[in-house]
Amino acid sequence: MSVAIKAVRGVHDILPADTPRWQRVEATARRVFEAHGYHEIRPPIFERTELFARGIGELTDIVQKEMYTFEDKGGESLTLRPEATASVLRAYVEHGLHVQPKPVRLYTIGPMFRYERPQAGRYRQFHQLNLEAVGEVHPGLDAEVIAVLMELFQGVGLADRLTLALNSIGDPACRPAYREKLVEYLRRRAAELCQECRERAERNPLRVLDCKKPGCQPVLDEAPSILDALCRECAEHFAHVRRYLEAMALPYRVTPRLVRGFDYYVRTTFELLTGELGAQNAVAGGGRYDGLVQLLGGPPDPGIGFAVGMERVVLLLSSDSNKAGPLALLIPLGDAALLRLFPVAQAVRKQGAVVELGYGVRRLRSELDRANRLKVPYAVIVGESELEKGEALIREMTSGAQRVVPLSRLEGELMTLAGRR
RNA sequence: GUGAGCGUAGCUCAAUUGGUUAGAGCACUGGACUGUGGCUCCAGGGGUUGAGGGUUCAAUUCCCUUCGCUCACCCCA
Repeated sequence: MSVAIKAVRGVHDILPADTPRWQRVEATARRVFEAHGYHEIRPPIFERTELFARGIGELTDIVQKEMYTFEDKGGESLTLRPEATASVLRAYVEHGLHVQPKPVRLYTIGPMFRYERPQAGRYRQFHQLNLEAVGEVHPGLDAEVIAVLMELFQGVGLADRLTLALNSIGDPACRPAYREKLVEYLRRRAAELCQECRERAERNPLRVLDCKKPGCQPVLDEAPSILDALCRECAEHFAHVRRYLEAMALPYRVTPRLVRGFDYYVRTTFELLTGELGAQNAVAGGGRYDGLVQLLGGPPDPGIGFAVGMERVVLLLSSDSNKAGPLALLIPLGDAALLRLFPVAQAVRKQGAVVELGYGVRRLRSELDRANRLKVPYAVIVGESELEKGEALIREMTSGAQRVVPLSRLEGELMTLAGRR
């Protein structure tokens, strides 16, 4: 025997025991998204490396060390997408979707790839639901997008186990000034910060704010808040978003220290948080990205969107989903009976009933045993004597009651039973 | 990339200070029971003990390397 090949590190098979949960989440997402006027788009899962470098930001961790980048045979540098927004917006620009009435509402579902050490709720290939609304600056759109997100989680029954964290991180008009103020503050209290925060204070000061080390907390608690430093436009935008959310009775928690990992975010940012997933507490995250479309070579269209981590959602969902098994096991005894039952099985399957067909080689006892373990409600027995008389036995498994039906009417009988289920 | 813990059958786990042929339950297949299931009993298939090397008369057990898993850091969905 040769050595078995195993799956690559950080990726995983989604087995039949789990796929019902995945399907439930996907179906709910499609229903909710479509109900709000969003349409599916399916971009490729790899792109020119430059798209992500430009879109996500050269200096982000994702671009610097987490991308699956390779050269194709033509010598071009390609990258498996680490996130979907850049691809969706690239397609938006490339195919002129911006000529449609704004906002343009899009969503996509699929795998993402990041080269990270796997951990609870974190994988190298993982799956996201992505929703994007492009071409509108009005804060009503921010509220709409967040409302769609919340409705999705109400739909899968997780809304009350999650909290919505909301923040505004300003825009190019006000963030630089805040950044200066923050750096100044962090320098002043550098002695009280951990080594890493001290280094980051120079490189990427905003990220210092979400350091989880207890030692840093007091310093960060007293740090100047971005919300006090917003320019008038950003402050008004944020106030409106909050008012709309309140009008829809959507609870949220203002979290001035919420910072996100992509450079492109401006103004509104948000995350859906859980305490049930260890260190991976974000189930979904998103924000506004005015300026990104232009950065990617398109028109100056603003936009906002979010990503939902499917693995994390599925982990929160109980595995109670009991899939419906087959309606019946058809048991032929001998090849002649199998020849007679094959077309019947195909006919009812074509009409949507799920039946399993034996091959006529096992004993009746074993087949009934199998029917029992398959948990089918009915078994259909056709042996030599039935075949001679043109009959079939329909056995009701829980009671053991059997009745005789003509073989010619078996298909109809099965469909009646299927309808009753 | 850093750190810690763990790798024995498809699954959950045993195996004495290092000691003979690595076991059990569940699951799977068959039989007891010529064509009537759930219970019971019996049997069978399935393991390079993650891989490679070392110490030893002898390694699942001790040591090294490596791979993988898990958790945390980091980062994020």
